[in-house]
Amino acid sequence: MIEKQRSRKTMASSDVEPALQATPFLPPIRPDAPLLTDDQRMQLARIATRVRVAPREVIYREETQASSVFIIAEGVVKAFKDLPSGRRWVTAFLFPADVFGLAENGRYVRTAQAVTAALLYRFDVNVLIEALKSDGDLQFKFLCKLTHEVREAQRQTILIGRKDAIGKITMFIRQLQREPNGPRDIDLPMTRSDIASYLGLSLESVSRATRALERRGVLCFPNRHMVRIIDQPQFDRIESTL
Amino acid sequence: MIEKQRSRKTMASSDVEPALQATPFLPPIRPDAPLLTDDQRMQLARIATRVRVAPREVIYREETQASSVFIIAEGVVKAFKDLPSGRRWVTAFLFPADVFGLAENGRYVRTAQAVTAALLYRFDVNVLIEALKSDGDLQFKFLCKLTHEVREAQRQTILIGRKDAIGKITMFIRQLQREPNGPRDIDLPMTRSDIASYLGLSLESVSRATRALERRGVLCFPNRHMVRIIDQPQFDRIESTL
DNA sequence: CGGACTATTGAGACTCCTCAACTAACGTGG
DNA sequence: CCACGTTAGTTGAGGAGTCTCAATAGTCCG
Repeated sequence: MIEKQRSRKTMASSDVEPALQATPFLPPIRPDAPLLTDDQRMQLARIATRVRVAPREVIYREETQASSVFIIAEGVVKAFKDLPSGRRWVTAFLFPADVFGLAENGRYVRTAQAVTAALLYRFDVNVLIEALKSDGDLQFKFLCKLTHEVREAQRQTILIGRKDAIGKITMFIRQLQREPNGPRDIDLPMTRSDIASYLGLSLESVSRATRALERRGVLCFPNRHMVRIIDQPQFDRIESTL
Repeated sequence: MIEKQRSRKTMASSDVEPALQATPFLPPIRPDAPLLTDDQRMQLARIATRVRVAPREVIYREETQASSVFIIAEGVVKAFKDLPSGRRWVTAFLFPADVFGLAENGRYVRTAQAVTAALLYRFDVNVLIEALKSDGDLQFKFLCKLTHEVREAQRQTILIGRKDAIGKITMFIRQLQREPNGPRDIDLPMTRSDIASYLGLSLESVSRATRALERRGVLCFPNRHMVRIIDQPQFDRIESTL
């Protein structure tokens, strides 16, 4: 399963150079504009270190000194905080072309851990900043990426804000589907517990909600790490019924 | 009340030129570093239009063409979406030095409305972008501001994710307090309904929670738009008990 | 001083959470 | 290759908390 996924990701991103995707926050640029130029990819590749991580490998821990920023080339990473209560709060799942490792006051805010085997580009923060300052155009692409991140975070907030477990699950799956009419079959590389602590639900509620959707014939799970949408209209209805 | 607040805000920001505040995402810079230089303030002031808005005035509506970005000089603004169900989802309260109006695919995602009388700096998106591209240092400050926004958004997600109304309220008030040991007296320029739809609670739950905190002697409300923290230790305990 | 909006309080329904027992899948070593 | 142990996921019963609906009190503004 992981193998399959990795190969898919490899095809999607351009194999060697770092990728950055974001929709811009201004009208005149087309939706997929802020892709890096070849030159910029090369430049980033020069200052980056390629890092391979195994599933479950911790990339960095919260509270530790933050000296690197990462961009994902392949694989899936999760970011989480461990709360005093012992609970684990998953704040994000990160996919190829996502940036992570932005620190607060020089320290990482969350722990980053690989969900699947992953290939990362690692940047020294200071070197990256120099590169950004000297190439305004490149920096602008980071800016666009970050505005995109802001919106993503807000989308997640809407998701978390829903009270009904079934609605949360459908929104979550929709998020993984990426495009509005994406593939019917969707990978779920993370565990149910991960999903639960991402959605602010108990593991049991996730289980009950997924089974309910299955019973209703909205979707099915060929296996634990894959979901198939059977009845897209009903799925859409549930998702957008707030 | 509004008058009082306005004068306070006027003193806080530097009266004429746009302000931008954000903590940087790298170690070597001190926490309050990315304040604008005088030159940069001047430059921004040159390309900005000062706009005064009255309480309740709509600054822009969701779905409309997005041609401007705003920075707040004085006052409070809320951003919200109207959901199909007729519900109103308040996604953010915006304060002096906050940036808003970042669009998605050329359209505003939410409606922005003044909560109090406010003074805004309005930038034409294209002009602003030119300014950013030609001044890498200025752009970098925007970058820092946006990373800060991302973290804020994530903080809000945590807030929304809490299930207990009392915890949400305390976190919300803490957020308004800004600094960990900020003033005991805090303005609440927005209505209870606004708070409710920001926190993902019903108006009634907000009311019950605030009264409960009052009854416990944790805080009191000299009037509707002001809260005073009485028992800070207990307040902190409730806030951080997740 | 009235009218409209905002906020408080109560009663009952609903949903999710916790605890607990059970089943399924995985992978590790014999 | 199979058996076993561990982890992941499912299902049930009871309890906690918020939501809704409805009625009441308070506040602001003309």
